[in-house]
Amino acid sequence: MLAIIVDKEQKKKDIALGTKALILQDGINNITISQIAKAANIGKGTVYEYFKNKDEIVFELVEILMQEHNERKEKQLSLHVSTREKVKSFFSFFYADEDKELREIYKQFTAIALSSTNKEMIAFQTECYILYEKWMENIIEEGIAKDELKSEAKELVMGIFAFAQGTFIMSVTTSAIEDLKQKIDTQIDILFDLMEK
Amino acid sequence: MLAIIVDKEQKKKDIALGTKALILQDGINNITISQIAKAANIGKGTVYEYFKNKDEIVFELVEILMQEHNERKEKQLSLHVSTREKVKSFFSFFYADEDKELREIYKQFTAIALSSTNKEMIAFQTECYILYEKWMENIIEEGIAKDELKSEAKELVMGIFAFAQGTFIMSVTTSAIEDLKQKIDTQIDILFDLMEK
DNA sequence: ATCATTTTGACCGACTGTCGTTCAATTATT
DNA sequence: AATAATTGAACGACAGTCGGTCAAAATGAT
Repeated sequence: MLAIIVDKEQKKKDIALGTKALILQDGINNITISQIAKAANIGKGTVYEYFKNKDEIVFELVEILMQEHNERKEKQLSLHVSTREKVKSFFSFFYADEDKELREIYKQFTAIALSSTNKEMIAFQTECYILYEKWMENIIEEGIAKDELKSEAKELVMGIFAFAQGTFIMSVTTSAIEDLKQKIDTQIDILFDLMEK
Repeated sequence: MLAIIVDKEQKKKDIALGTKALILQDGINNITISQIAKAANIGKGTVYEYFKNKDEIVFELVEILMQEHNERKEKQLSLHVSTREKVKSFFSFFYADEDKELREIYKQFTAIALSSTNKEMIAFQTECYILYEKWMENIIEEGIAKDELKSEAKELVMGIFAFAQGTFIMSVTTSAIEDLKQKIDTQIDILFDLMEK
């Protein structure tokens, strides 16, 4: 019973990870199921034992990579002391080299999610937003508790997170943004100058 | 020489607008070229005289609707007096009923743009960002000139605009956000409380 | 001016190739 | 023997192509 279920989940992950390189290189829209099957060393039909369609593979992949990322990031955040540095670290996802792959996958996933009505995808997006908003909330509240920040700062959590989302979309849809790290840091610095006591 | 001379640009617009209802209702991914041709009262082959592929139709549509929107919005903005109200008016795109159709089309366009390498699409996105950032910049600078805002506010223009983008993405990809107008207004109010002298 | 001829662009839908998806047959596992 | 997993051949849908038709406009002859 359980053993089989675990195996299925694991195999699903294996297939997704097996096609990661291909998806990163060409984008899910530019590769075929046959290519995917070949990359994962399985038959074409087997793909459909584990995924309802192509898009689901990207979904699985983003879930895997996101989880890994979150674990890494959680540790990373705890290393910083000042609230400002924590926020900056939080935003490093948008430019850090180590997150390059996840950014590309997340970009492709966003494109899919925007034109899909899949309940689970929407639920996943919602979960992510809630998680990150919670993180941000904790960071800001800690700053307020340490008397670093004004109490109004707490209300800006949603705004700060929306800023993050928007920055991401802008950075991946245009070539207009150079030196993203610099720009993000400036925004955080100015905002903190306003929020700090 | 030329035989029948049709205004190609105009016809392109006519076709795009002729399929607007269909695209709004079912989404570009769920309709066929044949349906599009039928909706626009032309033959299937003719579609390809004006568009390279399906996605280009959404692109044309977003360009048309965006231009109309910008003209409307520019007038709207000039009606407001206070900087805060202007910013709020700027953001009303994300929840106003009159912009509902454009939001849906823009959502579909974003999905396309995220997985496309089409130069013109990227250029269009960039243009939009630049235009809106400029609007925001003018609003904020006016506020500073009127001595309503601290001078640091100017540096936050990019951040405010990124916030707008992110808010949009979050609102269209999840069901998590209720009462969007309320939430946006709160963010603006808190931020202005910090930015005002 | 009138008419015949030629040229050209607009338009079209049958056709083709591709590819996502299904399914009956086969192989592996318990 | 029964059940589960795997497979690739076959299917069907559809995007995009292409050869051909048509009517308007240009040209030219009378």
